Amino acid sequence: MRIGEVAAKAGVSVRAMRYYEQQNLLQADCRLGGQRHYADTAVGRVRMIQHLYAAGLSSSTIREVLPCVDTGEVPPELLDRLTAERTHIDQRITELLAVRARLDEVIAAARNPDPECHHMQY
Amino acid sequence: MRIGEVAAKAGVSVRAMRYYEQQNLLQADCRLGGQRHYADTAVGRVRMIQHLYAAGLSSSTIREVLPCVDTGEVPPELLDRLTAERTHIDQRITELLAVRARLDEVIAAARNPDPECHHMQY
DNA sequence: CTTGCACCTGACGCTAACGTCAGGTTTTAG
DNA sequence: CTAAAACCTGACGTTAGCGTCAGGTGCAAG
Repeated sequence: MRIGEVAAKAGVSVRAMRYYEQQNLLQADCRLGGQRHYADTAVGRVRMIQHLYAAGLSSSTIREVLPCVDTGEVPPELLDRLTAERTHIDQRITELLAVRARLDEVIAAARNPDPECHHMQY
Repeated sequence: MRIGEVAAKAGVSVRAMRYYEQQNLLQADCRLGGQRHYADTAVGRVRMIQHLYAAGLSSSTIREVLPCVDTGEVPPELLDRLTAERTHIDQRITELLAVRARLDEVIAAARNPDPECHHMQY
């Protein structure tokens, strides 16, 4: 597969894939006439990269994490980093849940206008 | 209170507060000799703004949402927007949960090296 | 052969949420 | 009164994850 096909299947832009390569998150299997060629597994890998980005991880963090996800081998020095990242994600989840609850209150109030509503002080 | 005190109590920079004002998220109660003065409630408001930013909302979205949180009154046209935003947040939560679970697998594997481990294909 | 599409490598543009510096004013402490 | 803080208004810098354009190449079809 060439880059366009992989990009389409994974739902990203060609530009994004070249960017991932620059960031050392992804390598083409080979180059034929200057053009990148990929195995089928690349599609899944690109999707995984997207998920990690969506989770708020930076390129450099993803660069560290990906090999572990691939091989299952985790150098112990990375364990702390991963645990820290997990904690960070946990915090973001908690914040998101709080904001969602907030939004739900507002939405509920909008649907069911309550004249005696006692609004919270933030 | 002047800007520095509010910023310190809310845990943000002075620059950030001036930025919030530019974005119409926050107004000073008055100006004395060109300097901004705030009521105590400003601290909570700034924290709320931070939470919304942390939830991934943009300045313009926050600008729409904040008055509703304040007053509890929601113009019906905003309801769709809020619901959409809620859906979006839901998606991000789901993604974060997935990534966290992924991280947990890797961490568990690292702590408990399993020679017969069958790694998932992403 | 040539048309046309997909691909290539730079390289500059963009947005958001501030950081930071310059140059000047106001408030506060001694 | 005076010097140090704290504040003010621009305005330019920064970072990340791409978008997009320019100018040139490779591959399949007619």
